[in-house]
Amino acid sequence: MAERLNRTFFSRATTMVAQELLGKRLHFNNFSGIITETEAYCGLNDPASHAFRGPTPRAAIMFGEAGFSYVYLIYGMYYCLNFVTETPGIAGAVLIRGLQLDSRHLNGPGKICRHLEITKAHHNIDITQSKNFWVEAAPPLSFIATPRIGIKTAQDRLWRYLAKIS
DNA sequence: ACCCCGATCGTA
DNA sequence: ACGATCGGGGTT
Repeated sequence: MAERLNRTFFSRATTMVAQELLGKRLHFNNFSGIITETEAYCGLNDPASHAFRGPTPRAAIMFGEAGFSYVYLIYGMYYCLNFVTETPGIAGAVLIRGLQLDSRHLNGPGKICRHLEITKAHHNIDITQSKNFWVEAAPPLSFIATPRIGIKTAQDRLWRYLAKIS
């Protein structure tokens, strides 16, 4: 069985985890695909983050232990998948925005969750332990950094990462 | 209890 | 570029 990303991998700076998740294979139930696009969301000093206002009921998980899934509903109709980063007490999460399946490329967090059928039922799962939800280890890739999508603040922070196709 | 808006998507 | 769509987060 292939090596999986462990707690140590996720318990680091959010931007670094977001960068290094590129090129890794995400396994979820019967699906698997290569992560091609991510975004870093930090805590109290990131106005675009759900954790900006502190550990509210929704954002508390971002202050918790790394390596857990954070799934939330957006626009009343789409789910978005994140993985918690940093050490307990420090908020952080990486949004998964692009996934290359064998058959097709899923661009956009809503499309990924819709296709894989990821819902609130898959929130708060320890992906360093789960049998059907994990990420496979692989070497880092080179990447491009851009502003994050769909937010109005902090456009000066280049925290969206795209795997560079060479 | 309630108001408002969003880490989106599809079509134009 | 813009409208659909609506659950629930944050505040009252």
